[in-house]
Amino acid sequence: MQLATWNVNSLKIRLPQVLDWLAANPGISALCLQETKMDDPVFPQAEIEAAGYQVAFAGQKTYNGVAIIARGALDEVIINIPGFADEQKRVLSATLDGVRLVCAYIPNGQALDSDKYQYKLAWLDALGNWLAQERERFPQLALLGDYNIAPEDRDVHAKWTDPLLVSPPERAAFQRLIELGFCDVFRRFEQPEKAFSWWDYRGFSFKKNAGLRIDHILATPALAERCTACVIDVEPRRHERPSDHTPVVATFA
DNA sequence: ATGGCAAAGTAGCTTTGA
Repeated sequence: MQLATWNVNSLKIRLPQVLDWLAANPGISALCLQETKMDDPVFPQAEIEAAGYQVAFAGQKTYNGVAIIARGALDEVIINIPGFADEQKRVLSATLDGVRLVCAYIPNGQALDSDKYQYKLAWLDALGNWLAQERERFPQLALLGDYNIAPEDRDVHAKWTDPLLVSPPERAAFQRLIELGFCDVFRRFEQPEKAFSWWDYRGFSFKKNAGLRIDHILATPALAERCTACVIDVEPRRHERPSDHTPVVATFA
C-alpha cells in the first residue's frame, strides 16, 4: 500500500498533472490533496473516476479545499475536525482497506503577530485533541498533508529568515503529535540532506534547492511499523507550471 | 527595507500563500 500527499495549489490548474502523476505511479493506493481551491459542484469527480479511482472531497473556492483520491472504497468519510467550528475546509478523513486516512491542510499562519497565527495554533490544538481520540478508534491511522511546519532545522534551507513555519509554538504543536505516538515516517529512513517538499516560486528557489520540508506523513505505531519506505518525489516540481509543493509518498507492507 | 512568483476573484487591482 502506498499513501501520498500533495498540495496542488489549485486542482483546476493541476488536474492534468495529478492524473499524469497517478498514471506514472500506478502503485499509489491513496493520494491526499490540499488547496484544491474549488467548490464541490465544480470538482472534477468524473475525470478522476474515469481514470479508475474513487474520490472524496470537501471543497472551498479560492482558498483551502481537500480531497482523497483512492484505488478502493473510501468509508466513513468525515469533513473537518468534529467539535471544532471552522468555516474553512481543511480536513478530510476516510478509511481505506482498514487504514484511517486523515488529509489535512494545516493553516499557514501568515505572520507571528497575525490573527491567522493564533488561528493556526488553536487549530493545531484542536487537531491534537481530536487525534488523541482517533488513534484509539483507529490503531492504523495516517495523518497526511501540508502541515505548514518545518519540524527541525534540517528541514529548512539556510537562507530562510522568516520565523513563520519554524517558531517554537508551531514546532511544539508538531512535537505534541509525536508525543501522542505518531511517527514521522520520512525520518524512519536514511534520507538525503536538504530534502524539501516546498520551494518558493520566487528567486529560482527550486533550482537552488532553497526549500522547506513542510509536507509530512505521520503514522500511528501499528501503521508505522509496516512502513518500508518514504520518499519525496521532486519530479512534479520540475514540470511546466508546477505546484510549489511536491508529493511525499510512503510505502507500507 | 523591499520585491520577487503564482493563483483567484474580478476586470485594475488586492489578498493570500509559505
